[in-house]
Amino acid sequence: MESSSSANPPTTDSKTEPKKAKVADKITVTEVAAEAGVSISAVSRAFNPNASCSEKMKQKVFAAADKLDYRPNRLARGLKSNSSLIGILMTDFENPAYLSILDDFTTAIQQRNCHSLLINASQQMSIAEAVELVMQYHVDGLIVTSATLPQALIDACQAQNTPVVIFGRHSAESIATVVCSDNVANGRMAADLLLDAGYQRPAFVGGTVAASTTTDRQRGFIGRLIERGCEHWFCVEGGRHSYDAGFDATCKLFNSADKPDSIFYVDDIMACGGMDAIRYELGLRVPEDIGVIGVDDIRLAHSRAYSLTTIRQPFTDMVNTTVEALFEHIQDPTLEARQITVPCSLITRNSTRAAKKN
Amino acid sequence: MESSSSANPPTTDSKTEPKKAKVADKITVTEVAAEAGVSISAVSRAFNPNASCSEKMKQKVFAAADKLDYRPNRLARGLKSNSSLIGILMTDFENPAYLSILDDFTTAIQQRNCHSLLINASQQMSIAEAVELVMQYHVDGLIVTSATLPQALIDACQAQNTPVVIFGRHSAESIATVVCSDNVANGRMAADLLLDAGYQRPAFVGGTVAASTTTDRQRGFIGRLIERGCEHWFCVEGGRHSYDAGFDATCKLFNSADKPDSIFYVDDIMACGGMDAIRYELGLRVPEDIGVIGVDDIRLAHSRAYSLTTIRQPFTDMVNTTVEALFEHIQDPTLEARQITVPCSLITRNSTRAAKKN
DNA sequence: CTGAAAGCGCTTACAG
DNA sequence: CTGAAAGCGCTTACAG
Repeated sequence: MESSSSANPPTTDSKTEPKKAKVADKITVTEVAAEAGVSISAVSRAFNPNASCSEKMKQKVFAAADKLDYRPNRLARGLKSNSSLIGILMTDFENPAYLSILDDFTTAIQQRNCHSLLINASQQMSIAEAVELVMQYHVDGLIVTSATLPQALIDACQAQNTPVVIFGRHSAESIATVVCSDNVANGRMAADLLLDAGYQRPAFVGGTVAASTTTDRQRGFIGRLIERGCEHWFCVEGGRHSYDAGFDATCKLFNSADKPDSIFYVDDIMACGGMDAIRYELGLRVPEDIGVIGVDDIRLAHSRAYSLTTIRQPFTDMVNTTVEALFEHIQDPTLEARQITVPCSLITRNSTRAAKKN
Repeated sequence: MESSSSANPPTTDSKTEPKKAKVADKITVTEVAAEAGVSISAVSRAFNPNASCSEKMKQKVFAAADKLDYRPNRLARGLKSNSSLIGILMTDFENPAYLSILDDFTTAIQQRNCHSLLINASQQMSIAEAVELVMQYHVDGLIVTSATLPQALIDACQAQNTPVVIFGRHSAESIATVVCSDNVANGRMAADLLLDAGYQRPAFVGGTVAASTTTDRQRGFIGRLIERGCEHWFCVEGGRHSYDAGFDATCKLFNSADKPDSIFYVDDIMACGGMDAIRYELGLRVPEDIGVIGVDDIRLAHSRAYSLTTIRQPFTDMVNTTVEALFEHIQDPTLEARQITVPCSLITRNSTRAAKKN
């Protein structure tokens, strides 16, 4: 008998001696089940919203879990059910717009009790590697904010039934759900604003080559210029989406004898770089000599130093719509891909002349 | 015998009939092992760098894996070995510096074949919730870039032996490894520059209340002013790290009869907001009327619109050092916490007057 | 509603 | 170097 193994009567000393340093790690369902005096299945169910479990059982389990400081292991959970991980593929780390976009994305994802695996596809990492990654972690869904669409990635996801939603890009060839603004319309809006203000020799400055944002906005812009009888226009590509790219492209634009009198930049950060080139490098005035309009409405656009006329993309709404759509696809894998277009609005500030009365 | 089961002689037709749609999903070690004709242990070893496995075996396994388009499941792997997930805790989504910092972090982490779980602790999410998260995904390590140090999180990580490295903040109370610049020295540097240029009534504009960056830079700055006999100085706090916070704090500073003649901002984005307040709201000239200096050297600091004198933090180096240190801690859990201080350099641009000859 | 048992896809001592 | 087997921590039919 156990009680006879001790020659001395129990004292308080024997009770207060350290319990083998109480190795706190490795609290799993097993420990919680033991503590609560229930089965491990019951513990699992208590932590699973849509599993049948009595209130009384939950009480017992949670009490034990709290006492033991238990946290379910998401990795183990992900093995049978979903990982609660959402992949965010990003390439545009130079455009400050993406910092607030990322803020919005992570917030929306966390509100749904999921978490963000941020994949940087801007540098060394090839799309093929990104595919590996997303697949290996069995993300529940993928958000693509890449400037150029990684079709291989999207195909791979769909082959594995991983829903993907594309943010901010049009995609005719892809069968994934897309949330973006009508970039052709945005281009037309810019053309109208410049022409209405009396500018006569507009230029377009693009970003990433072959990105749909650049091609669509350019198409809308130039198309509308021609429609309204403006035959004298310019085009140049910055290649990237940064202040410096905008600055350099602008200098290039003014490098020939034939110069523009207004510029539509594919985004605000390039427009800021461009404005500085115009004002400080070329010594011209904005908006008197040169009118400037961008797209996005980043924080800097309403700074006093730039006060940039721009076409506002409602990023927070777009992000929420994107996340919403992604979770719908996760819930119902049979849902068909759709194209969600959000409306943009013109924000007139001081980088363009006021429209002429007609 | 199988061949007798068919009444008709085999034709090409029977060979080309669809193989039950070839359900491609669920390729696991088992399938690869079968295809390669080896054990599943062998497959596992082939994919594990530090496991003994012959070249010949690897060839066989990889051939089979390629054929089947197999990808190891990181979630399952994480159950026994490490998750290859690194948590990045971030709060500062208004300061553009953090976009390039994030670019650098994700790049460095991906180069080490790990991936980034981005945790947004800026809004609704309490530190307690962040703790849950990090623990639940069993991240191999955690990087904290939070303005104020979430001591509870750090304690929780250490209780579970999860290494954590703190980026950009000093921390006397914490026992975690820290990578930051010498913020007190930075404050002194700013004070010297302003005094040397002949400014006599310097002000300090802080950011997040109680953040070590603000308190340390302020301490160094004011301390040095006093040391050099400057008795007339000002202090104000912006509360956040944004253009608008800098703008508003500056207006407040000039709201009384007693006004400063130069301002040291806790970071560049606030300095930009401040410069615009000075130039466009208050109608004063920079640097003639008011000298301005910031910290960070963000992209905007060297724009022509701001041309901001600043104290450059070598972010890319700091990030790489942080990731390096984190992986050292992961490799060797017995490693002691250390404080790594990186040197900053003064970048003189046009927002301050040139130093007076003495 | 609850428990026993099998299984998720991998890794890792343990023998050979 | 290789294979059989146990185990990582959870979930989920299947009975009761």
